[in-house]
Amino acid sequence: MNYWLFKSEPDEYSLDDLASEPDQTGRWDGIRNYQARNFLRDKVNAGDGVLFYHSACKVPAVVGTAEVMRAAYPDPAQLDPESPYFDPKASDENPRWYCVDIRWQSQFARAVPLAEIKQHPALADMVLVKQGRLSIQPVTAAEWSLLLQLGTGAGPGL
DNA sequence: GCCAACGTTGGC
DNA sequence: GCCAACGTTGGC
Repeated sequence: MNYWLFKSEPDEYSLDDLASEPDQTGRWDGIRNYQARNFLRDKVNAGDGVLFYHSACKVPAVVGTAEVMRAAYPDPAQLDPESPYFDPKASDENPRWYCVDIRWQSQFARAVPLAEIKQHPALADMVLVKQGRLSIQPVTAAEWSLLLQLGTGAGPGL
């Protein structure tokens, strides 16, 4: 059982968008970065926990959680010429990109902003803090439970 | 909208 | 395989 942080721009796909999918389950596709792809393809398993993070918005923050329902399979968008995620170098036999299915699990009572995560001594080593641009990243069990705690409504100082 | 950090591309 | 040029991410 592993923990992850998935980034999404809420204008593109928010936690609410996931919640309104049929069965509250959506495909996490469009990942076109090799480091993120490798995590997805090799490490993300069904049952893993996901911190849902909103990026490129007014208050970047962890806003809730999701659960991985299906481990990696080839991202269909790479073969669709109409898709913005189309990749001419990918094929059925040799897919380059992968996606997973995740299901909405919870919305935090209080979103935990990046600014607060950066300030928190116990969260200073998060990949989110150290490597700003990675859209799929591992989270430790300790970071996971602390984030959940902060998200239940306890303030930063508590 | 700016810009720093980082990733990717392509010439050589 | 190096590296310059360019593109993208994402915080501020």
